[in-house]
Amino acid sequence: MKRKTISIKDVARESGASLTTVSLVLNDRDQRISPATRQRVLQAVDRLGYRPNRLAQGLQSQKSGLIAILVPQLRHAFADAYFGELISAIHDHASEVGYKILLEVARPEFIKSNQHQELFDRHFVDGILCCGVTNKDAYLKEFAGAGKAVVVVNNYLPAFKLNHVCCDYKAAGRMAGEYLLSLGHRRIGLIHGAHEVQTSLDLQRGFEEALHTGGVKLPASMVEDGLYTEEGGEAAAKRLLKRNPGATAILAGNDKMAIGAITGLKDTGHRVPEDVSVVGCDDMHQAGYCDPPLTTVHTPIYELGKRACERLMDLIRGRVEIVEEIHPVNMTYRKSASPPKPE
Amino acid sequence: MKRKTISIKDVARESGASLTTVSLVLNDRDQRISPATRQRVLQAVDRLGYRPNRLAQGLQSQKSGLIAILVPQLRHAFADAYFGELISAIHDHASEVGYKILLEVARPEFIKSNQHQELFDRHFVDGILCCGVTNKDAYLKEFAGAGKAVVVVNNYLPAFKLNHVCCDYKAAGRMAGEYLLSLGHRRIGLIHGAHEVQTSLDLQRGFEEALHTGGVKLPASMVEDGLYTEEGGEAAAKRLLKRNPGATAILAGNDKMAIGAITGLKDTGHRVPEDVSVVGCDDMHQAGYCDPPLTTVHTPIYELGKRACERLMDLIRGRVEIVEEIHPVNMTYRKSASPPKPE
DNA sequence: CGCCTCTGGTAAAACGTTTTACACGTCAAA
DNA sequence: TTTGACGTGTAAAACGTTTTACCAGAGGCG
Repeated sequence: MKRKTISIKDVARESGASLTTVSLVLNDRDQRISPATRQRVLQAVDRLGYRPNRLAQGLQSQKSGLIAILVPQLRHAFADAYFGELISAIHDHASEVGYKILLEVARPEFIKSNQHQELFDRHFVDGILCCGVTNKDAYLKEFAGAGKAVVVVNNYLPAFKLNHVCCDYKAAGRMAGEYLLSLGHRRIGLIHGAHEVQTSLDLQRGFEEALHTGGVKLPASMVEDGLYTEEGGEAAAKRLLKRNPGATAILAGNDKMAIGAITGLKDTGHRVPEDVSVVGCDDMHQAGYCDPPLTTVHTPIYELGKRACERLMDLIRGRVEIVEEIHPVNMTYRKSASPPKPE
Repeated sequence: MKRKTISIKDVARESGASLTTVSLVLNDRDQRISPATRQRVLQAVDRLGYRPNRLAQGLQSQKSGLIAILVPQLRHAFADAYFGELISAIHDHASEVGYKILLEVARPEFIKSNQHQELFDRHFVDGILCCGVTNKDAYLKEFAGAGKAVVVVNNYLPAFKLNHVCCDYKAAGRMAGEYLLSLGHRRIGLIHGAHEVQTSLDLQRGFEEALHTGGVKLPASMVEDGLYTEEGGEAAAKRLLKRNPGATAILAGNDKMAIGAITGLKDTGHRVPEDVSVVGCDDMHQAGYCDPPLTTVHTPIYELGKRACERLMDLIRGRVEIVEEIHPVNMTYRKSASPPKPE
C-alpha cells in the first residue's frame, strides 16, 4: 500500500480539467477560471488530499522558501538566552510569512569548505541571517556589497559594507555612563565582552565619551574582559576590584557578565549595590530575577530579530538593495545600581 | 552583471561532453567514462564554479536532504541547556552525513493546520526528530506505525507505537533510590517534572520500586511537581520541606529542578548536603559548577541526540523499519548527597 | 565474412510545478 | 457576413537534475 505521491496531474485527471487550470486555480493566478471549474478542481484537491511539491515549485520559481540562521560555534550557542531569543524571534516571523528556517553553525570546516556560499549556489536557501559575528569573520566579505540576501543581526563589520540591523550600542554605553555619573559615581569600571566584536567596542566608546564629558576617566586598569559569560564576568569583577579597591560602579557588556560580576562581588564581600553598583546590558528575562534585580540597558533583542527577518525578506523580494538599521535602546531601572555610599 | 545561474548544461557545452556524461562524472556513477573525458569535465566544472542545484536534484531523487527538528513551544526552548545539547548533537551528526536541519516549533497553530504532515507531503524534509514530546501530543499518532521516518528523542508514548531512542529513566530512578538508601536515608522526597511526560513517570516508578525494595515508602506528601524549571524546583523543595520537616533527601527529575531545589533549601536554612541531600538527573554542564556540585544521574543526552539522528537516517534509507532504543544511564557522584546526619 | 561483445558515449524521459502562447467558441459591433 | 474582442480553457516549454535505453565503432572469434 505504498501511497504514491499525488501530483497535480492526478488532480487534473480527477477533476476533468487540465494541468494548467488546476495550477491557475491553486495559485489564484487569474480570474478567468469559471466558478464551476474552480469548484470542481478544489473538490478534487480535497478528495485526493493533494499538496504541492515544494521541490518542484522551488525549481520552477528559483526560490527555496528557506532562510538560514548562521550561529557561531560557541560552547553552547543553542543553550544561550541571547541566541535563543534571536532564534525564537526569527522563527516566529519567518513562519508568519511562510518561510522555514535552516540552522547552520559557522564552524571552521563549514566555512573552509565554502558551504556558506553553497547555501546560495546550490539553492538551499533564499537568504541568510548571521548571528553573533565578530570582526574576525573574514568570510563575511564574500557577502559584502549589494545583491546578496544576507543580513548581519545585531552587529556589523566596519571593514565590509554588509547589510545589518543592530542596536545602538554606542548609545547604550553612553546612557549607562550618564546614569552612573548622575548617581554620583566617579570611580567606574567596565567589563566588556570581546574586543573583536564591534558592538562591544561601540559600547565602550559610548561609555568613555559619557564619562569623559562628565570629567571622569576610564583608565585601562578599570577595563576587563568578561568573555560574554557568567564565569568570565565573575572573574573580571574580582580582578577589577582587586586592582581598584575604590571602584564603586561597574558596567558590564551583557547581562550574563553582569550577573557573574554580582556573584563575584558578593563572593569577595562587596554588597550590591551598597558598595558597588552594577549595570548590565541586554535586559534578558533573567535580569529581572537575579538578586538584586539588574539595572540594565534594554536592547530589544526579540524585536531586532524580527526586524532582521523582515528586512531579509525585503532583500529577497528585491524590494530593497541595502539594509542598515540602528535601533534605539533605553535603560531599565531595577535595584543593582544606587548612589555610592558617602565616604 | 547578473550572474546567471550555471547549470550542468553549461558544463556540458564548456567541456564538449554531453549532459549525461557530466552527470555521470559528477556522481561517479559508472566507470565507463574515460579518464580523458572525466578530466575535461572536472576542469570545466572548476572553471565555471558549477554547483548542482539541490532543488533539481531533490525533485529527481525525491529526497530533500533535510530533516526537521520539532521542539515544543516552551518559554525559552531555544535557550535551554537540555534542548541545546540535543540540537547540537543532531546538527553535528546530520552535517556529517550531508544532511541539513530545519527548525520547527510545535505550536498549536502549526499542528492544527497540519503543517507537521505537510513537512512530508510537500517534500520539505525526509525525516523528523521530535524533541520534548508529552503524552498529550496526540498529533504524534499520525506518525505511528511503520513507514514514517519519525523518531521521538528521549521519550516515548505508551499509547502509540512510535520510533524512539530514549534513556532508561526507570533505571535512573532506581539507581538514585538505591544510592540514597545506601547512604542511610529513610525519609526521601521526589520532585518530578510533569506527569504528562512518560519518562518522568518512569523515573518515579523506578524510584518507588527501589525505595519499596528497601522497605521505604514514597507517600504522596513527599512528591511535588517542579515543572522542569529552576523556579519550579525551588518552590517544590520549599513545599516539600514545609510538609515534611524530617525529610533528609530529595531526588529531582532533572538538574535544573535540582539546582532550584538547592537554592530553595539554602534559602530556608537547610544545608546541602548536611541537612538535606539532593540528587539530580541529566548531568548537564552546569551540574558540575553549582554549589555544592551536583550528584546526579548521568543521561547521555549528546550521545542520544546523535543516535537518534543515526537511526533516523536508517529509517530514511529504508535500512530499518522500526527503531526502539533504550540507553543505559549511570550515577555521577559529586558533593550534593551524603549520609543523613545522625539523630 | 558475419556475429558478438565490449567501450565510451549520447538522446530522451522523468521528476512536479508554473507560465507563456495559443485555440476555440460566442457575441457584439461594423 | 466579417471582424474583432472577450471568456474559458489547454498544450507545451521551462526549471536542472538523474537515469534508462540506445547507438556507433572496435576488436575478438568461429
